[in-house]
Amino acid sequence: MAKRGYHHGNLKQALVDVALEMIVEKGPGSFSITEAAKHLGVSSAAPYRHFSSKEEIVEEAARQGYEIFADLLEFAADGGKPSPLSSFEAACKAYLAFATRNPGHYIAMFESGISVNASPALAHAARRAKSVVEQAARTLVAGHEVAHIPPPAMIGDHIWAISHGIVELYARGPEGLRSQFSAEELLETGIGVYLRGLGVVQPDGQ
Amino acid sequence: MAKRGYHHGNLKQALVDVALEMIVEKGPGSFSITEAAKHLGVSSAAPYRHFSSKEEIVEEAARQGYEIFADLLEFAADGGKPSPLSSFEAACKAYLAFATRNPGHYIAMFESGISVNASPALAHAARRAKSVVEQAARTLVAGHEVAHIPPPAMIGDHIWAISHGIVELYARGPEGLRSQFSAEELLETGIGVYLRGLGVVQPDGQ
DNA sequence: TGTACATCAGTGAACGCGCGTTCACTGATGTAC
DNA sequence: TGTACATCAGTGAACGCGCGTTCACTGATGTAC
Repeated sequence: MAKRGYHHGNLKQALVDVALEMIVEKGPGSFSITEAAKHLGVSSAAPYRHFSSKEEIVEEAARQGYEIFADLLEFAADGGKPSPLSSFEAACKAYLAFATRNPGHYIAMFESGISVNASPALAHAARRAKSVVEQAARTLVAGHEVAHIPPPAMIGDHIWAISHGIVELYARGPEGLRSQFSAEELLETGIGVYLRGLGVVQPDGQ
Repeated sequence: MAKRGYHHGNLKQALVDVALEMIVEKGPGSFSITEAAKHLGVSSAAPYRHFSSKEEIVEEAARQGYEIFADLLEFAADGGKPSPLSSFEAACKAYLAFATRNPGHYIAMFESGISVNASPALAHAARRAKSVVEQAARTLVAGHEVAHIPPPAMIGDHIWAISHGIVELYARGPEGLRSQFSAEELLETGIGVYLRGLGVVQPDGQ
């Protein structure tokens, strides 16, 4: 929000922000340009100065989400420091933390039905996030060349899937299906079992 | 579909079926009673003889989905036969198979935003599905009382999360994020690593 | 077997609503000279 | 520094549309006697 008056001054980002709020409150489908404009005290035609359709706003929200997400993952993984293992675990936790702290972005990215190929910028941001996880996996297994360890790209996919599944089912999903365990607990233990399975931590814990 | 004329004969189930189709084609939010009625050659008021709202139709679709899903899991797990391990692995594969073969049900269950507590019948069906997985986990670890194995309920949750994450991200999710590996490959290898981590299969494979 | 009647499962017209989007417009801003 | 003017970012009225839902109604069905 900036100066008000005839010119809003910051309408483009304000639309994205209000879209994020609405998406959290009432689901990805129920966001409407009409309501967003009303909420911002602006005519319903004004958004069309900045976006050519409703979808474009959600796509921009998703793009910003992937950028934040990738930054967060990079910060957490910290290039393999202090150790590849702790770096890897921090990246996993970052997934859950992101979903919790940025529910609007999370929904726009994963539950709104947008295609990640909708724009080059969106596709690029998504690939960047994915590559951070893959890189963390690569660093993790670098010292452990054992025959049955899957390729790093697959380990990255597994980690992403476990994290995503836990978030969807036990942090955000259908309530009655929720677990007796917290999402944090499930993620930490689940990743622990997986890492033992890879052979990068010892069977008797750490 | 049955006899036609003034009385449709089977409108209730026909509405659920057409809802499933529409949900697959155009997303969970875009299913409409008006369009469904038109598609079935019935007035738009007719559905209200069988359901009191749009949500109720989606809930019924989800309920039927959970019933089918639970049956499929039970059939796959087959009470621990021929071995606890093969039974467990079959249940995991059943998750992916269900999502692939019943996309409409899957979406109604997990992506439509309905609450699993919307009706007792729905909640019951969902709990039944969940308990099959948990039981398979229980049987699996029964002979392996090692200190760091998580409780069976948690193993069940992990398995569900891994399967769900793989389905959402790599079988159904945002296309550009898809993996170079197939969902089947990812699931099989991922579950394999997890099971090694539990210590129920040997580190050198089977 | 025939008939009266209750019940069930449809009709079709209508409602008000919010939606996305368009249009010709105008006020505000910033820049060239 | 002052002014003319291009450009930008809004307005507000209007559009057609499909939506969920309601209403009084009626045709079809099945059952008691």
